[in-house]
Amino acid sequence: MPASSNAISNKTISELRPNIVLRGSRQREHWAAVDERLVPTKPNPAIRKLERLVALSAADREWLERVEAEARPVSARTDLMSEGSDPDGAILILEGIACRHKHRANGRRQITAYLLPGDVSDLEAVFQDRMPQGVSTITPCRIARLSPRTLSESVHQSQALSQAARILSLIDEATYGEWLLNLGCRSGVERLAHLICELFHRLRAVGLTTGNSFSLPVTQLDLAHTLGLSGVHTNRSPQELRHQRVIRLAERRLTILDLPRLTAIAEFDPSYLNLAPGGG
Amino acid sequence: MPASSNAISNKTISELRPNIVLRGSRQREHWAAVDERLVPTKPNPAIRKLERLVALSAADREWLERVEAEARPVSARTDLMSEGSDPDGAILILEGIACRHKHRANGRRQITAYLLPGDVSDLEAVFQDRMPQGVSTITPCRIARLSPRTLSESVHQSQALSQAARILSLIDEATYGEWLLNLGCRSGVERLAHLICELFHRLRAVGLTTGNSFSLPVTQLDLAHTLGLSGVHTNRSPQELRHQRVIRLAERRLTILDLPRLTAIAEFDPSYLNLAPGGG
DNA sequence: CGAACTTTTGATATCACTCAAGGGACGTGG
DNA sequence: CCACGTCCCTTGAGTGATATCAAAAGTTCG
Repeated sequence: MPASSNAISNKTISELRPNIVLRGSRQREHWAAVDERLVPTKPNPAIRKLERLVALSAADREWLERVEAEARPVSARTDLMSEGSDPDGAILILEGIACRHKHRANGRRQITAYLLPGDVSDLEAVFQDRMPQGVSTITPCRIARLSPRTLSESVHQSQALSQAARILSLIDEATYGEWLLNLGCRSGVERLAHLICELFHRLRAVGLTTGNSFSLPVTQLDLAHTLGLSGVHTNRSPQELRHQRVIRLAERRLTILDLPRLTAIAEFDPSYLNLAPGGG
Repeated sequence: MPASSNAISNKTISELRPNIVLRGSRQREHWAAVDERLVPTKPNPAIRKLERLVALSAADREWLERVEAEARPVSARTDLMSEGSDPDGAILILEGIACRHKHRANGRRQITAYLLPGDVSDLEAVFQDRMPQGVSTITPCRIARLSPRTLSESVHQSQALSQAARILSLIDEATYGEWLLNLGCRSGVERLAHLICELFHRLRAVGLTTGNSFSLPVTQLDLAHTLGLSGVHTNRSPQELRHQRVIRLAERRLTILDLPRLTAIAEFDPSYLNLAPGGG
């Protein structure tokens, strides 16, 4: 089918300047409005998450609620911190999806972690003067900034909160290990399966799943930059899982049709996420 | 050249059972005896390392020396902690090289970090009950075990030491980020170049380099498991760097012939290692 | 309807893997 | 002392997975 060519690929633009706020945030505004919408209701997702790890005092809970009240909306594809800059506060995600990432000189980027509602990024790093990684939103988010002062005054004063911070950093470390294993040893399909499992368990822990399905408003290019694959190949991997009836992916919503199978493909063991108390 | 075949490849054995203590530690005993020998002399390498990060008190220094006195030798290819087990103490390396690693069900392994003299592994993780990663020696080592009790009594009581622990964990995190970028975005040669740069800077920081050369007593298979490449390919990558006169690798000793070139290939920026005060 | 972005598909190229074999270094045992 | 085994490094050849290039079709928004 020879055709008139007017569609010019400009993938390279987004590859070379992936985080400058210039891309269609308008288009993505609605993504967050699908289903659970990554918008947890009553319980602050951070409280929900931390309660699995430690016993929060009434004061801790109150503080977290105050923090939430001060959160502000941020549109999609916005830099919250850039690589190499001086940080101006840890980031608590209350709604939406963000990520940590690094860049190569040639513009290629690698996503090194996903930040979901209830996650905090760089609790300790804010005391340094140079962020080794950047943080950007993927979807529109609601976030709270925790200044170094706030952290020393509140988090470091509370037994439970500083204990939680230590555990969170261990979870981060364990997650990095899993991702390294993923990139170093697994095939494209296996990597994708593993990522889906991780996101599923983490989202479920903060009540953002419905049965075996959840909203997944990330582009294939985001996935590619996460899995260390090309964009095209990242298109073909899910297709294989779909044809095998393991997952369904439609309208930016992912449904796991065969969780045991998916878990087996990924060799996924959720224990590194420390979600035990409410894992089911 | 057709020849009588008696040499049978049994790589698979070492791939499938990589950490059970069965392999030629005899042969490797001498590796650690080359040149600087990964055997720092006067200043305890941990003291040396920590002094770059924080101001140690006399008591801190004394404690570190006492710890060193209790260190014991461990032969090559020995498990110090196994994946999934209950830890019985953080590990301080005083001589030799060890690594953290993870395994897949099919036996493939991924090295997730190198532990060099002066490094501590799992300072915080020992308070958990399940190690997400295993730790094994690569060469013969001298190590000290820090029990959870020791840690709460000494490290957590000292301002400087607990500050150092936080910084070390940040460095670990930054290093994981670099490795993810490595595996996700870089070619085989680039990955190797990056690893060499990292090891060079870290070893130099504890005085284990001579000019631009250092002892590198790891097998190509170790490197392969670090870089996410096959053993064969890991053989060809250094060759390329050698032919370009960037490095020299002989007798388990690596010499950097063209550091600027190597740094450029790797896009290496040592700032994530926090070695600034004595980087040169 | 057109612009921008994303997803999908096809065709080709290439990097890295696997299989296979030989060689060197070192230690072991007859 | 020499034959042999083991481990590691090296090389060659063929294959496969993934990247790259190119283009079209579907979405969403203006």
